[in-house]
Amino acid sequence: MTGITVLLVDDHLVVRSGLRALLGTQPDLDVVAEAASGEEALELVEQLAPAVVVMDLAMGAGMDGIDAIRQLRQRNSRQAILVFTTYDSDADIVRAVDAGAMGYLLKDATPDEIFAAIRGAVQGKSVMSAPVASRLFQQLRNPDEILTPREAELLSLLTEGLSNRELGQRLFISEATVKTHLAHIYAKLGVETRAAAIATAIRREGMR
Amino acid sequence: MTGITVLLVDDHLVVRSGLRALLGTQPDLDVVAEAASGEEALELVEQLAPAVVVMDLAMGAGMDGIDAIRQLRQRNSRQAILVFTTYDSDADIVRAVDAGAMGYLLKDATPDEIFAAIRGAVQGKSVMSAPVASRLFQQLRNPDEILTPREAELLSLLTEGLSNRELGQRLFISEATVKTHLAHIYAKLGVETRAAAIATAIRREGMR
DNA sequence: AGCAGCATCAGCCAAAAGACTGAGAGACCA
DNA sequence: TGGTCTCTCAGTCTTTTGGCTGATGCTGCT
Repeated sequence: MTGITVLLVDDHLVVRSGLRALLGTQPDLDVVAEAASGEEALELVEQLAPAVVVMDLAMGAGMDGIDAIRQLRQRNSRQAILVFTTYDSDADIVRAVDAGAMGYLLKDATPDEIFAAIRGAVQGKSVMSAPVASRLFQQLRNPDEILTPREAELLSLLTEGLSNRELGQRLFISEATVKTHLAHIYAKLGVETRAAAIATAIRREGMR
Repeated sequence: MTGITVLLVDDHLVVRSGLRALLGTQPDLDVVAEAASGEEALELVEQLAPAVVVMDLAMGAGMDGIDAIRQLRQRNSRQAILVFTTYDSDADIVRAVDAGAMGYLLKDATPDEIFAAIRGAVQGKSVMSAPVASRLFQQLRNPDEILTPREAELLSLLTEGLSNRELGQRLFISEATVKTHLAHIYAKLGVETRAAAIATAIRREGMR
Protein backbone atom coordinates (compact mmCIF):
# COMPACT_ATOMS: atom_id res chain seq x y z
CA MET A 1 0.00 0.00 0.00
CA THR A 2 2.98 2.30 0.35
CA GLY A 3 2.55 5.32 -1.82
CA ILE A 4 5.11 7.89 -2.82
CA THR A 5 7.38 8.63 0.12
CA VAL A 6 8.16 12.29 0.58
CA LEU A 7 10.71 14.19 2.67
CA LEU A 8 9.95 17.83 3.44
CA VAL A 9 12.85 20.25 3.87
CA ASP A 10 12.11 23.78 5.01
CA ASP A 11 13.39 25.81 7.91
CA HIS A 12 9.92 27.14 8.67
CA LEU A 13 7.79 24.90 10.76
CA VAL A 14 4.54 26.40 9.50
CA VAL A 15 5.47 25.64 5.92
CA ARG A 16 6.30 22.06 6.80
CA SER A 17 3.01 21.56 8.62
CA GLY A 18 1.17 23.22 5.79
CA LEU A 19 2.69 20.90 3.23
CA ARG A 20 2.14 17.92 5.46
CA ALA A 21 -1.52 18.85 5.84
CA LEU A 22 -1.94 19.33 2.10
CA LEU A 23 -0.16 16.14 1.11
CA GLY A 24 -2.06 14.26 3.80
CA THR A 25 -5.23 14.67 1.76
CA GLN A 26 -3.74 12.52 -0.99
CA PRO A 27 -3.80 8.77 -0.30
CA ASP A 28 -0.84 8.06 -2.55
CA LEU A 29 1.50 10.59 -0.93
CA ASP A 30 3.24 9.77 2.35
CA VAL A 31 5.26 12.37 4.18
CA VAL A 32 7.79 10.18 5.95
CA ALA A 33 9.87 12.90 7.58
CA GLU A 34 10.64 16.61 7.86
CA ALA A 35 13.99 18.35 7.98
CA ALA A 36 14.66 21.92 9.05
CA SER A 37 18.11 22.21 7.51
CA GLY A 38 20.21 20.91 4.65
CA GLU A 39 22.35 18.82 6.96
CA GLU A 40 19.33 17.18 8.50
CA ALA A 41 17.95 16.52 5.04
CA LEU A 42 21.06 14.63 3.95
CA GLU A 43 20.87 12.41 7.00
CA LEU A 44 17.21 11.64 6.57
CA VAL A 45 17.58 10.86 2.90
CA GLU A 46 20.27 8.35 3.75
CA GLN A 47 18.16 6.74 6.44
CA LEU A 48 14.79 6.72 4.73
CA ALA A 49 15.51 6.92 1.00
CA PRO A 50 12.30 8.81 0.18
CA ALA A 51 11.12 8.87 -3.42
CA VAL A 52 10.81 12.64 -3.50
CA VAL A 53 12.50 15.47 -1.61
CA VAL A 54 10.56 18.74 -1.48
CA MET A 55 13.09 21.42 -0.62
CA ASP A 56 13.13 25.12 0.13
CA LEU A 57 16.12 27.03 -1.18
CA ALA A 58 16.51 29.64 1.53
CA MET A 59 17.44 27.92 4.75
CA GLY A 60 18.29 30.15 7.68
CA ALA A 61 21.74 29.12 8.79
CA GLY A 62 24.21 26.64 7.38
CA MET A 63 23.89 24.77 4.12
CA ASP A 64 21.38 26.28 1.72
CA GLY A 65 19.04 24.38 -0.57
CA ILE A 66 21.28 24.49 -3.61
CA ASP A 67 24.19 23.02 -1.68
CA ALA A 68 21.95 20.32 -0.29
CA ILE A 69 20.78 19.39 -3.78
CA ARG A 70 24.35 19.16 -4.97
CA GLN A 71 25.37 16.96 -2.10
CA LEU A 72 22.44 14.65 -2.73
CA ARG A 73 23.37 14.34 -6.38
CA GLN A 74 26.99 13.61 -5.54
CA ARG A 75 25.96 10.71 -3.35
CA ASN A 76 24.15 9.50 -6.44
CA SER A 77 20.99 9.00 -4.55
CA ARG A 78 18.00 8.56 -6.83
CA GLN A 79 15.57 10.84 -5.10
CA ALA A 80 13.63 13.21 -7.27
CA ILE A 81 14.23 16.68 -5.90
CA LEU A 82 11.57 19.38 -6.10
CA VAL A 83 12.42 22.95 -5.27
CA PHE A 84 9.63 24.69 -3.39
CA THR A 85 10.44 28.29 -2.66
CA THR A 86 9.12 31.84 -2.50
CA TYR A 87 11.19 33.68 -5.06
CA ASP A 88 11.55 33.10 -8.72
CA SER A 89 15.00 34.59 -9.06
CA ASP A 90 16.57 33.81 -12.42
CA ALA A 91 19.84 32.94 -10.82
CA ASP A 92 18.24 30.57 -8.33
CA ILE A 93 16.32 28.74 -11.03
CA VAL A 94 19.39 28.22 -13.14
CA ARG A 95 21.46 27.15 -10.17
CA ALA A 96 18.83 24.77 -8.87
CA VAL A 97 18.30 23.09 -12.22
CA ASP A 98 22.04 22.94 -12.70
CA ALA A 99 22.46 21.34 -9.28
CA GLY A 100 20.00 18.64 -10.25
CA ALA A 101 16.50 19.70 -9.26
CA MET A 102 13.66 17.95 -11.10
CA GLY A 103 11.12 20.73 -10.69
CA TYR A 104 10.69 24.22 -9.39
CA LEU A 105 7.54 25.30 -7.61
CA LEU A 106 6.63 28.62 -6.06
CA LYS A 107 4.98 28.79 -2.69
CA ASP A 108 1.85 30.29 -4.11
CA ALA A 109 1.26 27.22 -6.26
CA THR A 110 -2.13 25.56 -5.96
CA PRO A 111 -2.43 22.19 -4.22
CA ASP A 112 -3.10 20.47 -7.52
CA GLU A 113 0.08 21.86 -8.99
CA ILE A 114 2.02 20.60 -6.03
CA PHE A 115 0.49 17.12 -6.21
CA ALA A 116 1.07 16.92 -9.93
CA ALA A 117 4.66 18.02 -9.55
CA ILE A 118 5.40 15.34 -6.97
CA ARG A 119 3.74 12.58 -8.97
CA GLY A 120 5.47 13.75 -12.11
CA ALA A 121 8.84 13.95 -10.43
CA VAL A 122 8.91 10.26 -9.50
CA GLN A 123 8.22 9.44 -13.12
CA GLY A 124 11.13 11.57 -14.22
CA LYS A 125 8.98 14.40 -15.46
CA SER A 126 10.16 17.93 -14.94
CA VAL A 127 7.47 20.25 -13.63
CA MET A 128 7.64 23.93 -12.88
CA SER A 129 5.29 26.74 -11.97
CA ALA A 130 4.11 28.84 -14.85
CA PRO A 131 6.04 31.98 -13.85
CA VAL A 132 9.20 29.96 -13.48
CA ALA A 133 8.79 28.29 -16.85
CA SER A 134 8.12 31.56 -18.55
CA ARG A 135 11.26 33.05 -17.07
CA LEU A 136 13.38 30.22 -18.37
CA PHE A 137 11.68 30.45 -21.71
CA GLN A 138 12.26 34.16 -21.91
CA GLN A 139 15.92 33.69 -21.17
CA LEU A 140 16.27 31.20 -23.97
CA ARG A 141 14.52 33.50 -26.41
CA ASN A 142 16.54 36.59 -25.56
CA PRO A 143 20.19 35.71 -25.50
CA ASP A 144 20.73 39.45 -25.89
CA GLU A 145 20.03 39.82 -22.24
CA ILE A 146 22.95 37.75 -21.08
CA LEU A 147 25.56 39.89 -19.39
CA THR A 148 29.19 39.57 -20.42
CA PRO A 149 31.61 38.60 -17.64
CA ARG A 150 32.85 42.14 -17.33
CA GLU A 151 29.35 43.51 -17.16
CA ALA A 152 28.40 41.00 -14.51
CA GLU A 153 31.45 42.01 -12.51
CA LEU A 154 30.45 45.64 -12.75
CA LEU A 155 26.87 44.90 -11.82
CA SER A 156 28.02 43.02 -8.78
CA LEU A 157 30.05 46.01 -7.59
CA LEU A 158 27.17 48.27 -8.48
CA THR A 159 24.97 46.50 -5.96
CA GLU A 160 27.41 47.60 -3.29
CA GLY A 161 26.50 51.17 -3.94
CA LEU A 162 29.67 52.44 -5.61
CA SER A 163 29.74 55.56 -7.79
CA ASN A 164 31.04 55.56 -11.34
CA ARG A 165 34.33 56.97 -10.18
CA GLU A 166 34.72 54.30 -7.52
CA LEU A 167 33.79 51.59 -10.00
CA GLY A 168 36.48 52.85 -12.34
CA GLN A 169 39.09 52.89 -9.60
CA ARG A 170 38.13 49.47 -8.41
CA LEU A 171 38.30 47.97 -11.87
CA PHE A 172 41.24 50.04 -13.15
CA ILE A 173 39.26 51.50 -16.02
CA SER A 174 38.19 55.04 -16.86
CA GLU A 175 34.89 56.51 -15.86
CA ALA A 176 33.96 56.64 -19.53
CA THR A 177 34.30 52.89 -19.78
CA VAL A 178 32.23 52.44 -16.68
CA LYS A 179 29.50 54.46 -18.31
CA THR A 180 29.62 52.38 -21.46
CA HIS A 181 29.30 49.17 -19.50
CA LEU A 182 26.48 50.59 -17.44
CA ALA A 183 24.57 51.64 -20.55
CA HIS A 184 24.81 48.07 -21.84
CA ILE A 185 23.78 46.64 -18.51
CA TYR A 186 20.76 48.92 -18.30
CA ALA A 187 19.67 47.92 -21.78
CA LYS A 188 20.00 44.23 -20.98
CA LEU A 189 18.17 44.52 -17.69
CA GLY A 190 15.50 46.71 -19.22
CA VAL A 191 15.97 49.57 -16.77
CA GLU A 192 16.98 53.20 -17.05
CA THR A 193 18.63 54.13 -13.81
CA ARG A 194 21.28 52.64 -11.62
CA ALA A 195 18.85 52.42 -8.75
CA ALA A 196 16.53 50.24 -10.78
CA ALA A 197 19.48 48.18 -11.95
CA ILE A 198 20.51 47.49 -8.39
CA ALA A 199 16.96 46.62 -7.47
CA THR A 200 16.51 44.18 -10.34
CA ALA A 201 19.97 42.75 -9.91
CA ILE A 202 19.27 41.88 -6.32
CA ARG A 203 15.76 40.63 -6.88
CA ARG A 204 15.97 39.00 -10.25
CA GLU A 205 19.51 37.79 -10.24
CA GLY A 206 19.62 36.96 -6.61
CA MET A 207 22.80 38.95 -6.06
CA ARG A 208 23.75 40.14 -2.64
CA MET B 1 -17.05 27.26 24.51
CA THR B 2 -15.94 29.71 21.90
CA GLY B 3 -12.23 30.35 22.19
CA ILE B 4 -10.16 33.06 20.62
CA THR B 5 -11.31 33.58 17.05
CA VAL B 6 -8.49 34.00 14.55
CA LEU B 7 -8.32 35.19 10.95
CA LEU B 8 -5.30 34.10 8.91
CA VAL B 9 -4.05 36.40 6.16
CA ASP B 10 -1.29 35.16 3.88
CA ASP B 11 -1.08 34.83 0.13
CA HIS B 12 0.53 31.40 0.39
CA LEU B 13 -1.86 28.54 0.84
CA VAL B 14 0.73 26.32 2.46
CA VAL B 15 1.41 28.87 5.14
CA ARG B 16 -2.27 29.22 5.85
CA SER B 17 -2.76 25.46 6.14
CA GLY B 18 0.34 25.22 8.28
CA LEU B 19 -0.93 27.83 10.68
CA ARG B 20 -4.36 26.29 10.69
CA ALA B 21 -2.88 22.90 11.51
CA LEU B 22 -0.75 24.35 14.31
CA LEU B 23 -3.49 26.44 15.84
CA GLY B 24 -5.87 23.50 15.54
CA THR B 25 -3.89 21.70 18.23
CA GLN B 26 -4.92 24.37 20.76
CA PRO B 27 -8.46 24.01 22.08
CA ASP B 28 -8.78 27.70 22.88
CA LEU B 29 -7.82 28.93 19.41
CA ASP B 30 -10.36 28.87 16.57
CA VAL B 31 -9.33 29.73 13.05
CA VAL B 32 -12.58 31.10 11.68
CA ALA B 33 -11.38 32.09 8.21
CA GLU B 34 -8.46 32.58 5.85
CA ALA B 35 -7.73 35.43 3.48
CA ALA B 36 -5.24 35.45 0.62
CA SER B 37 -5.11 39.22 0.18
CA GLY B 38 -5.48 42.45 2.09
CA GLU B 39 -8.82 43.22 0.45
CA GLU B 40 -10.21 39.85 1.38
CA ALA B 41 -8.96 40.34 4.92
CA LEU B 42 -10.86 43.60 5.32
CA GLU B 43 -14.07 41.99 4.19
CA LEU B 44 -13.73 39.00 6.46
CA VAL B 45 -12.89 41.11 9.46
CA GLU B 46 -16.06 43.08 8.89
CA GLN B 47 -18.15 39.95 8.56
CA LEU B 48 -16.65 37.84 11.30
CA ALA B 49 -15.00 40.29 13.71
CA PRO B 50 -12.29 37.85 14.80
CA ALA B 51 -10.42 38.56 18.00
CA VAL B 52 -7.03 38.29 16.34
CA VAL B 53 -5.76 38.81 12.81
CA VAL B 54 -2.53 37.02 11.93
CA MET B 55 -1.15 38.79 8.88
CA ASP B 56 1.75 38.41 6.50
CA LEU B 57 3.29 41.65 5.29
CA ALA B 58 4.30 40.66 1.76
CA MET B 59 1.21 39.93 -0.25
CA GLY B 60 1.66 39.26 -3.93
CA ALA B 61 -0.50 41.76 -5.70
CA GLY B 62 -2.65 44.62 -4.47
CA MET B 63 -2.74 45.93 -0.95
CA ASP B 64 0.19 44.90 1.20
CA GLY B 65 0.05 43.97 4.84
CA ILE B 66 0.92 47.41 6.15
CA ASP B 67 -1.88 49.01 4.18
CA ALA B 68 -4.30 46.38 5.39
CA ILE B 69 -3.33 47.04 9.00
CA ARG B 70 -3.84 50.76 8.51
CA GLN B 71 -7.25 50.26 6.97
CA LEU B 72 -8.30 48.02 9.81
CA ARG B 73 -7.21 50.61 12.34
CA GLN B 74 -9.05 53.36 10.54
CA ARG B 75 -12.28 51.43 10.72
CA ASN B 76 -11.58 51.37 14.45
CA SER B 77 -12.08 47.68 14.62
CA ARG B 78 -10.82 46.21 17.84
CA GLN B 79 -8.97 43.23 16.42
CA ALA B 80 -5.50 42.57 17.74
CA ILE B 81 -3.23 42.38 14.73
CA LEU B 82 -0.20 40.14 14.71
CA VAL B 83 2.36 40.43 11.95
CA PHE B 84 3.70 37.06 10.87
CA THR B 85 6.34 37.37 8.24
CA THR B 86 9.65 36.07 6.99
CA TYR B 87 11.92 39.06 7.24
CA ASP B 88 12.89 41.15 10.18
CA SER B 89 13.52 44.35 8.29
CA ASP B 90 13.93 47.38 10.51
CA ALA B 91 11.78 49.50 8.29
CA ASP B 92 8.98 46.95 8.15
CA ILE B 93 8.96 46.61 11.91
CA VAL B 94 8.72 50.35 12.39
CA ARG B 95 5.99 50.71 9.81
CA ALA B 96 3.98 47.76 11.09
CA VAL B 97 4.09 48.92 14.70
CA ASP B 98 3.28 52.44 13.57
CA ALA B 99 0.33 51.18 11.56
CA GLY B 100 -1.03 49.50 14.64
CA ALA B 101 0.30 45.95 14.86
CA MET B 102 0.25 44.38 18.32
CA GLY B 103 3.07 41.94 17.74
CA TYR B 104 5.65 40.90 15.23
CA LEU B 105 6.52 37.24 14.70
CA LEU B 106 8.94 35.65 12.30
CA LYS B 107 7.97 32.58 10.35
CA ASP B 108 10.63 30.50 12.03
CA ALA B 109 9.00 31.09 15.41
CA THR B 110 8.21 28.01 17.48
CA PRO B 111 4.58 26.94 17.92
CA ASP B 112 4.68 27.97 21.56
CA GLU B 113 5.82 31.45 20.63
CA ILE B 114 2.98 31.72 18.16
CA PHE B 115 0.38 30.53 20.64
CA ALA B 116 1.71 32.84 23.33
CA ALA B 117 1.68 35.78 20.95
CA ILE B 118 -1.94 35.21 19.99
CA ARG B 119 -3.10 34.77 23.56
CA GLY B 120 -1.10 37.78 24.64
CA ALA B 121 -2.43 39.92 21.82
CA VAL B 122 -6.07 39.57 22.89
CA GLN B 123 -5.05 40.76 26.35
CA GLY B 124 -3.36 43.77 24.90
CA LYS B 125 0.14 42.45 25.36
CA SER B 126 2.73 43.16 22.72
CA VAL B 127 4.77 40.13 21.78
CA MET B 128 7.63 39.85 19.34
CA SER B 129 10.18 37.30 18.26
CA ALA B 130 13.57 37.59 19.91
CA PRO B 131 15.41 38.81 16.78
CA VAL B 132 12.75 41.44 16.23
CA ALA B 133 12.90 42.61 19.82
CA SER B 134 16.66 42.84 19.72
CA ARG B 135 16.51 44.94 16.60
CA LEU B 136 14.11 47.35 18.22
CA PHE B 137 16.25 47.38 21.34
CA GLN B 138 19.35 48.16 19.34
CA GLN B 139 17.52 50.96 17.65
CA LEU B 140 16.54 52.46 20.97
CA ARG B 141 20.19 52.66 21.92
CA ASN B 142 20.95 54.68 18.77
CA PRO B 143 17.96 56.96 18.48
CA ASP B 144 19.74 59.00 15.84
CA GLU B 145 19.51 56.10 13.47
CA ILE B 146 15.83 55.38 13.81
CA LEU B 147 13.92 56.05 10.63
CA THR B 148 10.60 57.77 11.01
CA PRO B 149 7.62 55.87 9.57
CA ARG B 150 7.56 58.14 6.58
CA GLU B 151 11.26 57.69 5.97
CA ALA B 152 10.91 53.94 6.27
CA GLU B 153 8.12 54.01 3.73
CA LEU B 154 10.23 56.03 1.36
CA LEU B 155 13.21 53.75 1.79
CA SER B 156 11.06 50.79 1.03
CA LEU B 157 9.96 52.32 -2.26
CA LEU B 158 13.51 53.43 -2.94
CA THR B 159 14.63 49.81 -3.02
CA GLU B 160 12.32 49.29 -5.94
CA GLY B 161 14.42 51.61 -8.03
CA LEU B 162 12.09 54.58 -8.29
CA SER B 163 13.31 58.09 -9.15
CA ASN B 164 12.62 61.10 -6.97
CA ARG B 165 9.81 62.15 -9.24
CA GLU B 166 8.22 58.72 -9.08
CA LEU B 167 8.61 58.63 -5.33
CA GLY B 168 6.84 61.97 -5.08
CA GLN B 169 4.00 60.82 -7.29
CA ARG B 170 3.63 57.59 -5.40
CA LEU B 171 3.52 59.31 -2.02
CA PHE B 172 1.64 62.43 -3.11
CA ILE B 173 4.38 64.78 -2.01
CA SER B 174 6.64 67.16 -3.93
CA GLU B 175 10.03 66.24 -5.23
CA ALA B 176 11.52 68.72 -2.78
CA THR B 177 10.06 66.80 0.11
CA VAL B 178 11.36 63.57 -1.32
CA LYS B 179 14.83 65.06 -1.37
CA THR B 180 14.54 66.19 2.21
CA HIS B 181 13.51 62.74 3.35
CA LEU B 182 16.28 61.16 1.34
CA ALA B 183 18.88 63.45 2.89
CA HIS B 184 17.72 62.36 6.33
CA ILE B 185 17.70 58.72 5.35
CA TYR B 186 21.23 58.94 3.98
CA ALA B 187 22.44 60.55 7.18
CA LYS B 188 20.81 57.88 9.30
CA LEU B 189 22.09 55.03 7.21
CA GLY B 190 25.53 56.58 6.99
CA VAL B 191 25.64 56.65 3.21
CA GLU B 192 25.95 59.36 0.61
CA THR B 193 24.21 58.12 -2.50
CA ARG B 194 20.93 56.50 -3.26
CA ALA B 195 22.69 53.49 -4.65
CA ALA B 196 24.46 52.91 -1.37
CA ALA B 197 21.22 53.47 0.48
CA ILE B 198 19.52 50.76 -1.56
CA ALA B 199 22.44 48.44 -1.02
CA THR B 200 22.48 48.90 2.74
CA ALA B 201 18.72 48.81 2.97
CA ILE B 202 18.60 45.45 1.27
CA ARG B 203 21.54 43.94 3.08
CA ARG B 204 21.17 45.49 6.50
CA GLU B 205 17.45 45.89 6.62
CA GLY B 206 16.60 42.67 4.87
CA MET B 207 14.35 44.41 2.38
CA ARG B 208 13.61 43.03 -0.98
C1' DA C 1 41.42 38.23 -44.61
C1' DG C 2 37.21 39.65 -42.74
C1' DC C 3 33.72 39.89 -39.37
C1' DA C 4 31.63 39.92 -34.80
C1' DG C 5 31.92 40.55 -30.01
C1' DC C 6 34.20 42.45 -26.13
C1' DA C 7 36.58 45.90 -23.58
C1' DT C 8 38.48 50.17 -23.65
C1' DC C 9 38.20 55.43 -24.09
C1' DA C 10 36.52 60.65 -25.38
C1' DG C 11 33.49 64.49 -25.69
C1' DC C 12 29.04 66.75 -25.44
C1' DC C 13 24.74 67.68 -23.55
C1' DA C 14 20.55 67.21 -20.79
C1' DA C 15 18.54 65.31 -16.80
C1' DA C 16 18.76 63.68 -12.18
C1' DA C 17 20.53 63.65 -7.80
C1' DG C 18 22.61 65.68 -3.79
C1' DA C 19 24.26 69.58 -0.36
C1' DC C 20 22.72 73.52 1.95
C1' DT C 21 19.74 76.91 3.96
C1' DG C 22 15.46 78.31 5.53
C1' DA C 23 10.69 77.87 6.85
C1' DG C 24 5.69 76.83 7.99
C1' DA C 25 2.02 73.59 9.90
C1' DG C 26 0.54 70.09 12.95
C1' DA C 27 1.23 66.69 16.77
C1' DC C 28 2.77 65.66 21.15
C1' DC C 29 4.57 66.41 25.55
C1' DA C 30 6.35 68.81 29.71
C1' DT D 1 2.87 78.04 26.81
C1' DG D 2 7.03 76.56 24.90
C1' DG D 3 9.92 73.05 22.99
C1' DT D 4 10.64 69.12 20.03
C1' DC D 5 9.59 66.10 16.25
C1' DT D 6 7.75 65.12 11.93
C1' DC D 7 6.30 66.19 7.52
C1' DT D 8 5.96 69.34 4.18
C1' DC D 9 7.96 72.70 0.59
C1' DA D 10 11.27 76.22 -2.04
C1' DG D 11 15.40 77.90 -4.09
C1' DT D 12 20.32 77.62 -5.42
C1' DC D 13 24.37 75.44 -6.69
C1' DT D 14 27.51 71.49 -7.63
C1' DT D 15 28.14 66.85 -8.76
C1' DT D 16 26.68 62.73 -10.81
C1' DT D 17 24.34 60.19 -14.07
C1' DG D 18 22.68 58.89 -18.44
C1' DG D 19 22.08 59.28 -23.76
C1' DC D 20 24.45 59.66 -27.92
C1' DT D 21 28.06 59.30 -31.30
C1' DG D 22 32.22 57.64 -32.61
C1' DA D 23 36.68 55.30 -32.23
C1' DT D 24 40.66 51.85 -31.14
C1' DG D 25 42.77 47.34 -30.06
C1' DC D 26 42.14 42.50 -29.12
C1' DT D 27 40.23 37.87 -29.63
C1' DG D 28 38.07 34.18 -31.84
C1' DC D 29 35.67 32.26 -35.59
C1' DT D 30 34.92 31.41 -40.47
